[in-house]
Amino acid sequence: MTKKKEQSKDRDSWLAEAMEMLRERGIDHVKVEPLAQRLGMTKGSFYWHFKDRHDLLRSLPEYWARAQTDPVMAHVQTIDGGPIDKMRAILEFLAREDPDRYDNAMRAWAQFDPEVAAAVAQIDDRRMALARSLFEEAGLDPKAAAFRARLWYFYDVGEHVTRDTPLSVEERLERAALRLKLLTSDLAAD
Amino acid sequence: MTKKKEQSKDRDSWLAEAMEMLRERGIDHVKVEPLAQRLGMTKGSFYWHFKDRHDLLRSLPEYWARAQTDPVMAHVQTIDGGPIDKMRAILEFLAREDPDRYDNAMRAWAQFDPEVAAAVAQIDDRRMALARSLFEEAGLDPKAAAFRARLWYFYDVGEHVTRDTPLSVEERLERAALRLKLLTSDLAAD
DNA sequence: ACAATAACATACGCTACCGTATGGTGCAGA
DNA sequence: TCTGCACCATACGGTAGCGTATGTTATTGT
Repeated sequence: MTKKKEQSKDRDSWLAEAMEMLRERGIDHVKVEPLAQRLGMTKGSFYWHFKDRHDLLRSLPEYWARAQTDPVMAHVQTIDGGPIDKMRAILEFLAREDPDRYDNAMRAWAQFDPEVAAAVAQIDDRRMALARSLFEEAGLDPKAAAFRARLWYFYDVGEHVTRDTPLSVEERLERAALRLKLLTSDLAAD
Repeated sequence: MTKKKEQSKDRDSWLAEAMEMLRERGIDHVKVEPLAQRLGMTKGSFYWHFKDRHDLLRSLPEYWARAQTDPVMAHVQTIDGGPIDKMRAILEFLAREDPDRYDNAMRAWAQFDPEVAAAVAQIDDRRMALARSLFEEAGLDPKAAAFRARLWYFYDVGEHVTRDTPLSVEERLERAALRLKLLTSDLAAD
C-alpha cells in the first residue's frame, strides 16, 4: 500500500541515527554495534531491519535525498517575481535555514564510493539545473547560463566545504548579497 | 643538520604510500598492516619509524603541504606582467598540471578531524590570500577583493569536489577562460 | 485462549587490526 | 674481526566489530 519496499518508522530511526553518525565521524564509523548502543538497542534488532551493514549504507543516500533537498525545491515554487527575485529568495533561504547539514559528510563519503558519488552528483545536477534555468530566464544564452550556474553553485559548495566554524547569519546574508550583485549586475534588471 | 626532527627516506616512503591509500580509500583505511603489505614490509618496520598509527596520521598534513602546495606558489613567482596576466597563468597552470591530487581526500578527512581541518584551512587561506592580493593589485578595494578571491577560489574547490570523472584539458582551459572573463571583465584592463 | 508473527535480546565464533616483545641481519667504525 | 646500532621480521595477546543462531516478549487475528 505505502511503498513497494521496506519502509517503517523503526527502520527510519536506524537510518536517521546512522546519518547522525555519518555527519559526526564519517561513514567508516557508522558501525552496527555502536549504532545499536546509541539507540538503546542491540544487534538483534538491527539485523531484523537490515540484511547486513552494507544494506544500511546503500539505503542512506536515498534517505538523505528525501530529507534534505526536497524542502529547497519546494520552497522555490512558492516564490513569484523575476529570476533575480527568485535568486535572492533562495540565497536568503539558504543563509537562514542551512538545510544541508549532511552535505559535507555525504561529499566526504562520495569520494570513496562511486554509487554515493552518483547520488550526490544527481543532487548537484538538480540544484545547478535550477540555477541555470534562472540565468536563462534572465536573458543569458544556454552556455553562459550553464557556466554562471556553476559559479553560483560552487560558491555554496566552497563556503561549506572550506569552513569548520560556521558564520553568523548576518555575515552569510552580507555575502549572499555580494554574490548576487556580482553574478547578476550585467543582466537586465528584471 | 637537516631538520630538528625525524626525516628519512624510509619514513617518507611510508608517508607517500599512506597518502596514496588516503586518496584511494579514505583515512580510516590507512591501517598499518595493509600499509606494510603494500610496501612489502611488516609491522616491525613501521613501529620503528613511527610511535603508533596516530603518529603517522599526524605527520600526513605536513607532508601533504610540503609536497602539493609549494609548487604552485613557486610557479607564481616566475610570472611577470599585470595581475590579470598572473591570474591567467595560474589558471592555465592548474588546468594542465592538476597539482592537487590529494586535496579532495584531505578535505574529506578534515571533515572529521579538527587538526586536519586547521591544516587545510591554512592552505586555503594562503591560496585565497594570493588571489586577494591580485585583485587588489587590479584595483579593487580590500573588501571587494576578498570576496572576489573567495568566488575565484571556491570555483576551483567546487569543480574538484563535485566531480568524479575528470574533465579533458580542453574543457578545463575553456572554463578557465570563462571564469577569468567573468571575474575580471569590470576591472581595468591591466 | 491460543497460535503466529513482528520486534527485539543473548550468546557465539570469526576476522582484521593494534601494539609489544623479541629475535635476526647487514653495515659502520674501532 | 668484533661490536653496536639501524632496520626489519616473527610471534603473541588483546579488542572491536561482523554476521548467525537461537531464545524471549508483545501484539494481533481467530
